[in-house]
Amino acid sequence: MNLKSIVNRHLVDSLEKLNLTVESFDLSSPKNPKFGDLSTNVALVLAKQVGKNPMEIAKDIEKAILIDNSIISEVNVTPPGFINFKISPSYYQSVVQQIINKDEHFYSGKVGKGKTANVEFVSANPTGPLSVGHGRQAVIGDTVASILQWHGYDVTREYYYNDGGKQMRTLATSVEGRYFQAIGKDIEWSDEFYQGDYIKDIANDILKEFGNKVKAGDKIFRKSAEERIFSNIRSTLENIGIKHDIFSNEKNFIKPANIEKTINALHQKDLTYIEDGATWFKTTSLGKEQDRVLIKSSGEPAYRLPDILYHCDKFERKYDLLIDIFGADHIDSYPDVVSALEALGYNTSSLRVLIHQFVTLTKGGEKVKMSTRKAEFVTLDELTNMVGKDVVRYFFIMRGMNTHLNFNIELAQDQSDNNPVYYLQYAHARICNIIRHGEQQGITFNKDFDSSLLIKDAEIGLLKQLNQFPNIMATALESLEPRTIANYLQSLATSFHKFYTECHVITEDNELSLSRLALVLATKNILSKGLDILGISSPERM
RNA sequence: GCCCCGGUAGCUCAGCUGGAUAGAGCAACAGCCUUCUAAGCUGUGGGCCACAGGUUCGAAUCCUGUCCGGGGUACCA
Repeated sequence: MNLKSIVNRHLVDSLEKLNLTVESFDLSSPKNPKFGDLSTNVALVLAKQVGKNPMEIAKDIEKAILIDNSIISEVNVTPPGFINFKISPSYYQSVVQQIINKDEHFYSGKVGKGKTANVEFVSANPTGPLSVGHGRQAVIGDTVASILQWHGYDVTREYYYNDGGKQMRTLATSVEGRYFQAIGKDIEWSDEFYQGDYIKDIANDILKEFGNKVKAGDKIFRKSAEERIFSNIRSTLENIGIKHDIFSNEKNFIKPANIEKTINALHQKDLTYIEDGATWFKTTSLGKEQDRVLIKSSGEPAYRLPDILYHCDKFERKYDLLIDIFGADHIDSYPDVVSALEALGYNTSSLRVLIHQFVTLTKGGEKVKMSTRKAEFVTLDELTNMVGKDVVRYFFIMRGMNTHLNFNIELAQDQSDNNPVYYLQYAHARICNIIRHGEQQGITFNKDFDSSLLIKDAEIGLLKQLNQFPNIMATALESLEPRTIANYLQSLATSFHKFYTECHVITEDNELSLSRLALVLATKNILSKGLDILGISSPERM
């Protein structure tokens, strides 16, 4: 049971004694330590209801609270009517035992037990290497999935791609053009083609593998391009520790019968009409500015339709929770997809759409426009090679997903020495070093340590941070914002480094050494667990 | 035009489901290694939380408006 709910219970009990009822109030740790460890505004909230001075109410509640010395050591009231609780050190000291004894509370959540979740992310079509922009989505998606797993969800990481459209045809034509150039034919090269050198590489590979007799329009151009690019994408993702469980292709569910069924269903709700040969989705009747095309006059589905069908498919797979990670370019279209799904009778409350803002790249103070077709981008692989997986991952989640991430390329290269990720990893490496040092001195961990010896400020401070971990995970689940964890690990590392400077672990005092060793081990567990969720390694040495 | 995001220390940003004296890193300056890794720690300086109203006992946080910056906005996906 966590600290907050214990104190909360005491508080609610005393409110009952006083015949006071209140809908909601806040109980949280105040910024200023002089107000104790936990603080509540109940009295302030009640003041209006009861029509009394908040200070008086607070005093009444204070008197009514039963003090349980093993947990609450002191209660006091401060103006304008806050009730503050001081938690006794013995509670915090017990945290070490809980962590060392693998108390579940610190290692997993219950919310998702027995439930399934699907996280869809990246979902870039195989037209070129993944860019830095895709990288942000990849890391956010993977980390969100890990957060769900911590809470017990059975998570499927899914990658959706759609290779039926114009982009893929252009890709094939581009490869074909490069192929014929390579065998010396004079080909008219269009600006519309994909410009990157990887197109030439693919063409050269086709030349090597199939010789110079391949005819124009052969399926091999497109097939090779898709295969090679996809395997490249997979290895790019693998380089930053990401593996999808399912790659779903639109071909599996975009079948004429499916399309017809869906269009008919929407038509029955009077949500479609035909104009200029195209089938339109009447989004204006759902409050949007303009209607959107579902099927182009050419008969080809426009992108909203495959998205709708794909989501129907996911809903049919009966996940308890569906999460889509999209870039800001989807901000206009996803509400249409959701509306369509609702119109089709799906309960969209299990769907959460996370929109992240784009990464703006600057190079030499100039903005770099990112276009796959023009090959103007820094690839995710290039970035990973420059700064390493851990830094890439940390960089992408240390800022909130809905802020624009300004990525300065020079800085990223430069940063390798004073990057915040090293601060976290360094804390872990230091702990490992303490453990090694202890072993050399013949001091190793023993279950019979006495945690009541941990009384210095730096020790209690570290214990308080450790105690926060489950709360942080709960917050992360609610917000699905990986940054929450990154910020927490920063402050955990700060508490540890402070402890490290102020308290020697391996000392002549055997008892004390054992207690501190236990504290340090508990810190190691939580730190590496947190880093693990972020997909960042916990080095033993640095 | 419409939509989304942002405006907090010199720089990069935390804090934003309202709480008491607004935080961290970098940069500047001053200290700390004869005992577990100085990629660390301690201290100093630095702020009208863009602006103006509103709600509230209480606003960086919520609401409205204004200004500035970034991005999105096809019968491309």
